[in-house]
Amino acid sequence: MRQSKSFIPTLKEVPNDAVVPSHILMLRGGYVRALAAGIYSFLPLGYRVVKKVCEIIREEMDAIGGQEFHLPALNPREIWEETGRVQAFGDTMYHLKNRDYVLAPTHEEIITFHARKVVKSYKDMPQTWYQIQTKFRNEARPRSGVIRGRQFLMKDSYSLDVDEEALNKSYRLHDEAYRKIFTRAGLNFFVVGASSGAMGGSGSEEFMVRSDAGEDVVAHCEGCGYAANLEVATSKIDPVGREKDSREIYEISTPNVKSIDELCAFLNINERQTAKSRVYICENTPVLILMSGNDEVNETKLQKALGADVRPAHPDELKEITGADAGSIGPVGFTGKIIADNRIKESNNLFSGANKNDFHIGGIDFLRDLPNIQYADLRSVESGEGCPNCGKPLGVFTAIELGHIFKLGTKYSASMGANYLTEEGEEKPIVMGSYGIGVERVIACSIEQSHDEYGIVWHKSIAPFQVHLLGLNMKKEVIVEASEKVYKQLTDAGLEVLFDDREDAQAGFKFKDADLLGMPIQVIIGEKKLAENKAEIKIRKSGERLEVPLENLAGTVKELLDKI
RNA sequence: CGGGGUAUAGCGUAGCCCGGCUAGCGCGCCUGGUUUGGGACCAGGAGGUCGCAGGUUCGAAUCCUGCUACCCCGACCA
Repeated sequence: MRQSKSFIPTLKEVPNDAVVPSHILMLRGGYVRALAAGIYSFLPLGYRVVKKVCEIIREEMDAIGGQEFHLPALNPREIWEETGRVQAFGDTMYHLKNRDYVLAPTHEEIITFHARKVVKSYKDMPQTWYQIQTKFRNEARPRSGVIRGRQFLMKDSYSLDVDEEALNKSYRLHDEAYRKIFTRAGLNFFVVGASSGAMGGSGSEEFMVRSDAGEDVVAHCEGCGYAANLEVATSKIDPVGREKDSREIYEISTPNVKSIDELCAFLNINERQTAKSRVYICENTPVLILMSGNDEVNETKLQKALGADVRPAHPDELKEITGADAGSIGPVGFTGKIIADNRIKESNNLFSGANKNDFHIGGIDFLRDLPNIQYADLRSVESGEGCPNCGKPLGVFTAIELGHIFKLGTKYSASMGANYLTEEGEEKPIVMGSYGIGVERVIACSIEQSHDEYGIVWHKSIAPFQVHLLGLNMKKEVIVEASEKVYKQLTDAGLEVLFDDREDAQAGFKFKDADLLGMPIQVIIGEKKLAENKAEIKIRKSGERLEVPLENLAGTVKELLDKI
């Protein structure tokens, strides 16, 4: 494609409202433009990337027997009423004003609608149906460019099976296909086994990419691949344990000592010798939580331990419940429920608040002094702690969810009456799975993972073009002639080439644009090298430069492409 | 939805506190010329309802009120 005739509006400066690298670079490179918050147009170059990603997805989905559909985005609301999801989605679902339609945020209902009409026998299964299509969600807060939009492209597939065992097979096939897809796209991803969540069903995995632009916090082990959402992640840490002799309880005057750090400094003790108290309200009843030192309470874990929602107590409630303000609260004398983190299970000689402002208590023995105490895993894993599987240090960081696979079970088939007849003539609901990939996220993650201060560094599999051919001075006849020849040679060899044939752009300008746009290979035709019948090749990723004879340039480029 | 921020030419911005503007600058754009290996130079030129609507004032980009849009943090997230 000739750049002189292409619409590639690159930007030298960073647009005011972009902050994450992928967003900045997509805008600067002329890949996308915003239409409104969370709504983006893909420009020609960007759409080429979209098509590349979709093609990889298609190939791998087809390879596991997937059949591509094209389903409507406009759906009658009543179909969504059948599963109660109009209410479940709430404000996230778009409703039309002048007809009783909704814009589909996903397609379980539509798939189930078709399945119940035609999939009537065990002989009709298994089926894997997929589509790559725009989804609409009225996100409360779109952000990070294309990463969280109100309208986005999603590949979603649905498996239809006769029973759990068959579902497991479909699920495994998707798991493998997803790994292939993300690997082919050049992504450095990892897989988090998640709880099934609001989708229902019995199992799910999330495919994640590490990124500062991510919205999920995960703990990940490079060593063995262990990965878990921070909400459920665990680690190997040393318990505080017990000292040989328990001291007596004693009260200490600790004026103006509020935090654990201040307490440690005041008493010249280690934070592991302290028990931090936090008060939560659970079903209108106060619960005292004890953590070791500065360990943070993980509210998700706490809710799981209590089996109900919690909220931190307000400051005025603290005083009423404990008789003290935050900073002086402790378990001794507390009459309500007490739960301590496993790290300080059955410990002794600990310091904590005295439930009296400006006083703390020392010598607390959980076994002796707190007969009704319970224990649970309540702390959030921190970076560097041991992996629960292999003991190597865990990394805790944010990540972007690229894909999610679910075992749905019969949630939708049962509520919508999508039943089939078994070999024995028994009527049963179809057992379903649901598998999604965020197409734009694949692109954004790729950029998040692969860029430098100059621009994007595309992985060859999803780059809009494999080669960026730069004719440096297109006012010189020799350069024009030579670069036209090279353009022909490369395209004839089946390479995808973006040819910077612009007459009015200077060399430096073209170099900057090429680095920004990020094609894996740059072929540079300049006067000096041309005198020796050579072109220069720059590998975008490494910055490496090679001088290559014009004859069989295409062959050399192909070899290089194979290597990177 | 709560908190914070921003809105001036296609992009990036100055001016706003302390009203006096005929709104300044860089990039980009147009014309002509020079240049040509890392976002060139010279000369000339076009381009603005200062987000919108009210108000205060002799006078508003600037002060006040309301609204809208966008960004960030949080809540939420099949």
